[in-house]
Amino acid sequence: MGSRVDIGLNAVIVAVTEEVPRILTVRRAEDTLPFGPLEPELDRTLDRGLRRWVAEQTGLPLGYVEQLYTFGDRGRDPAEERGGPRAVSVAYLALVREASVKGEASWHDWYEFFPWEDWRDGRPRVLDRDVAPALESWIGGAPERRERADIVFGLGGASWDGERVLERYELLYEALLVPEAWRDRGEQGEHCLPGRSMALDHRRILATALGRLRGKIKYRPVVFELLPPTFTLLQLQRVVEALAGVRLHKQNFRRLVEHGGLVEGTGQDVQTGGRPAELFMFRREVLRERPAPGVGLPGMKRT
Amino acid sequence: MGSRVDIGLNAVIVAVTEEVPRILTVRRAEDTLPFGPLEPELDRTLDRGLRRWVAEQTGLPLGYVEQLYTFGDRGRDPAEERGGPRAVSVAYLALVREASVKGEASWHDWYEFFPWEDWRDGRPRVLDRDVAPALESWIGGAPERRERADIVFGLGGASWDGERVLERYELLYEALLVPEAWRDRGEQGEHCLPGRSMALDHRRILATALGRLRGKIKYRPVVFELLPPTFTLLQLQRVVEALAGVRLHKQNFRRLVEHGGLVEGTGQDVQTGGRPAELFMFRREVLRERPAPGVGLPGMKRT
DNA sequence: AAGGCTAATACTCAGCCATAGCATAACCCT
DNA sequence: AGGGTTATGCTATGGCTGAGTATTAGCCTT
Repeated sequence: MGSRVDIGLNAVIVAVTEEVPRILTVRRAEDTLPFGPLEPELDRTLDRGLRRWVAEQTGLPLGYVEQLYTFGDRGRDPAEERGGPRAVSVAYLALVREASVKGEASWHDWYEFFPWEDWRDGRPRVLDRDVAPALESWIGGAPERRERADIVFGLGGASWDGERVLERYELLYEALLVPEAWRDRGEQGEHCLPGRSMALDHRRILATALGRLRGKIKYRPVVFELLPPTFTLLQLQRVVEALAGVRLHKQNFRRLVEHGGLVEGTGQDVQTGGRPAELFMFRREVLRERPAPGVGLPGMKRT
Repeated sequence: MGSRVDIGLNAVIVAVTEEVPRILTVRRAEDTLPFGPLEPELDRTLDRGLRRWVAEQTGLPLGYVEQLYTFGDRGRDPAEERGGPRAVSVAYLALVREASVKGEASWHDWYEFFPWEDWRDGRPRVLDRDVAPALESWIGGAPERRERADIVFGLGGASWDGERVLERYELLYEALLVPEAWRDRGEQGEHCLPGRSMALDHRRILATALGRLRGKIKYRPVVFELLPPTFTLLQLQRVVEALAGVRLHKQNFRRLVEHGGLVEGTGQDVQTGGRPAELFMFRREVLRERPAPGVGLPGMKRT
């Protein structure tokens, strides 16, 4: 069969509290995603291995878990260059209701890592102030570079696609606009954009996770994994907005999820600061009724 | 870092000719997906490794390649049980324009492996004749089994979701309705459904690929990877239908792809058996204009 | 050469849904 | 009592979908 390599598991663990999407990181020399080995003797499946060491390291029991992508480029880990084995790692996305964690783990707003991804208060300043000019000089005069930049960053009349998180990060990496790009070349960083960097290729993994999650909420009811069993419609909306990075029209959102049969009222009310809101819960039956139940975002009519 | 395991690469190589979607298999004791090792010394990235040995083994140069999933359950390969190392394999989906292949490789209609997935001539016979009764006896009286069967096979009023190919195969595996399930338990198969089986977990990988591809054509213009540079609209429609496994309304399909800016006419005509058809080509600019250009399938309005 | 066959292309119409804005209800506070 | 805040209800509009009808342009058969 194949050749012997080192295989590891990475987890992007996401929670949303107070309208802030957060991810769990471990603080080493740099911010690091939780990482653990696959123990072939111990773990019958990859995701069981993941759950095992996440629980051991952070005390967090994972609920929803989904495989993201397998990263195996040479040079992911500088230890390889020094003669270590090839490091392949399988990255997972996990959704949890935020809880306290033990050890060196801590939660971080994931828009700290991707400031240009949060459009909830309108077009992020950093785009026109930093990203666009920096890209302009990367483009030089090359039309294929311009086209690519326009498409992934929605410049020059192209529209912004919230799911292209990874493409954006990879473009910035190629354009030497993130510290990781310089670090991987063994040089001092210059002209980097704002945004927290991470160890190894972990910010790339994080970008993969964000993009995937943004896509997924549209057609699978995964948001509910991040919410308590009962919630108000505004709470639900805020979580969706936090993930999608855009604001939604309240009345339409409400109609969409109710009319779509995604939730059902419990009859109970709760204080909110204004008129009391009804508490809702997820309707599992929707999985039977609709082929692709999701929350729906604007501009999603597909064409 | 992680522990030493064997890592391999699997390829689901898809082409569509004559309205038949085909995949490339290698004939060993059983039908097998093309498989090769990752050579850590040789291959800088996983997909380069894939391209290298696919070209070596079959003479086929791959164009579009996409990572599918990483399979790492214990017991995937019986060799493990005999003390071999844990076998993890990264599966890829590749789209090609069909060409002749060398070696022991050959093309097979992928609906031979999943007869219940082809709805182009209406609801497949095998569903009501074989699948439904067999599932009925698996269900026994368990309501959670009934719900799951209803959802994934669109029974009992639930609607059929073309993308749930993997869920369907996994259900059949659990219900001991495919030969692989018996083989993996070391027993003689009984009461299995029609449909060609494959070595190891390769039919599971194939199901993953089909489901993923069916999803992808809806929002990314990947179909064009399977078509010659110029094509008629009916050719395009036939390829989409072959993948999606359903028939589409011709006029609406035409309106969708033209009006959506996905293709542009070349001005040239070609003989077709009826009125000559115009040749079209893919419009790359659409990537700039629309966030999620895909061909669109019926019942896709999302809600 | 006429008529039939096939496939391509054009046009229409009803229904549904997404977007967006307006209006009202229920609770808090001062 | 009145203003602020949030929840919830309703409606107009435009666009797209799904389905059907009509017309055109070649080929083939008789």
